[in-house]
Amino acid sequence: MAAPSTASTTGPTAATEPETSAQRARRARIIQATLALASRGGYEAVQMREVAERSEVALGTLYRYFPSKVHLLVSAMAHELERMRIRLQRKAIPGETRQQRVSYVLERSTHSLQRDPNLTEALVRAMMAADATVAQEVTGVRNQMADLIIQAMREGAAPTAEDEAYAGILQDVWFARQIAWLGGRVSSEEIWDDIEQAIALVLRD
Amino acid sequence: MAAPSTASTTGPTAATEPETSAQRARRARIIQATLALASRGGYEAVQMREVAERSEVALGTLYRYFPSKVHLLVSAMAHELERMRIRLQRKAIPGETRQQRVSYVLERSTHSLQRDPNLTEALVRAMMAADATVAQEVTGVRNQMADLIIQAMREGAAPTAEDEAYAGILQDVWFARQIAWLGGRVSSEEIWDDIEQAIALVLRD
DNA sequence: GCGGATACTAGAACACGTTCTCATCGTGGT
DNA sequence: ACCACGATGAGAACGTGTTCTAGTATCCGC
Repeated sequence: MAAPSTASTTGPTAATEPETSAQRARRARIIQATLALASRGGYEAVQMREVAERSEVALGTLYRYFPSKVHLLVSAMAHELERMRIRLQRKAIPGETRQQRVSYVLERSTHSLQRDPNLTEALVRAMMAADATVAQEVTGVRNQMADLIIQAMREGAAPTAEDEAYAGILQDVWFARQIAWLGGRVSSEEIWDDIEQAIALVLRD
Repeated sequence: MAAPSTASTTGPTAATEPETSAQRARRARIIQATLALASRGGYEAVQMREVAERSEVALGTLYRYFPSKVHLLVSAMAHELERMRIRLQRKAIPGETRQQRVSYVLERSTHSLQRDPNLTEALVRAMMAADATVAQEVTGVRNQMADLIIQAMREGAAPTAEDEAYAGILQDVWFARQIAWLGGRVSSEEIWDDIEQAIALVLRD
């Protein structure tokens, strides 16, 4: 399990390509513009020309930093997850049992995302649209989510292989339910019921 | 807007707008062309102009029958699942336990699809890209898959609400693992291991 | 058979992701 | 200070999903 410390949100080549401060600033502006547009109108509102204009870089430069719209949005999701991880780490996870703690973490994360449905739609859609060229970024996001879940299950103790498998399955269900919601087939309340049911089922003793 | 766009293609929910035989033939040609192109080059090879040309209909007509590329591919998936259901129904599902029977059905289905990876990529990608306008078709596909699983669990007896929830979770994992495979993050062998693990976990007694 | 509605054809037109071209800028080595 | 070179800016160009237009064919009630 890779450390999610690669919060740089991108690094197509090397994780530590030396960047000038101007370059770090450009990257940050791009991510911010992306999040703003996604929040306003979802996946389709994140238009590459518009992102470039808002972040004050040329279109070609945008593509140098993020080789596709999907790379861009998956990187933005890594950025958001990192914020969420920091926020969750401020206080201990409440709950007596594994189920309760995992429920708490996933519910917090889910609700935090559902509060901005357009943003969620954009990020989840990108995760699902990712092909092999985005494997590295997608793996980063999945590792971040898995860390959240495993930490809730184990409270810091070393996770077993079984734990990691459980976290994977729960993540699969989580993403699939988001898709069902995007597809207009279930409401956001039903999503949560389904996820909680899956937690109870997977983590029953 | 009174087009035959119910995209019935097949299946129980066919509201069966009356179609002339020429129209049925057009619809069939379109689906066949779609499957052929998908099989040859996956999602990106299914180009609407090419589908129209091969099925000998005008582009506008193609869009009257299937209002988007995603509608088209999801309908094609319903068509393929229907074929699979008929094939599976020919003989009884082997296996002593629920797990064994569900494993059998999902393995058969998965392998049958993995034999044509390009086609699978096209169909799964479309399912994931579906938005609310395709909800009806997607629900049709999910119901077909759920029926397959529930039948394997119950061997014809009436399913309980719990059974349906289990089938939903297994389907979620199934689709999520296909996505992981499309994303180049796991091999097709690993997919199957993961799915079987989920079956064992969800259906343990 | 006739007339009006609906379906179909052929093709142009449009939108947005992506690629390409070329001029300019900034920087590190000499 | 200068040069070489990669990074950036500005914008044209291309491909494919989708929409639109105008003319033609087909069907259905009379």
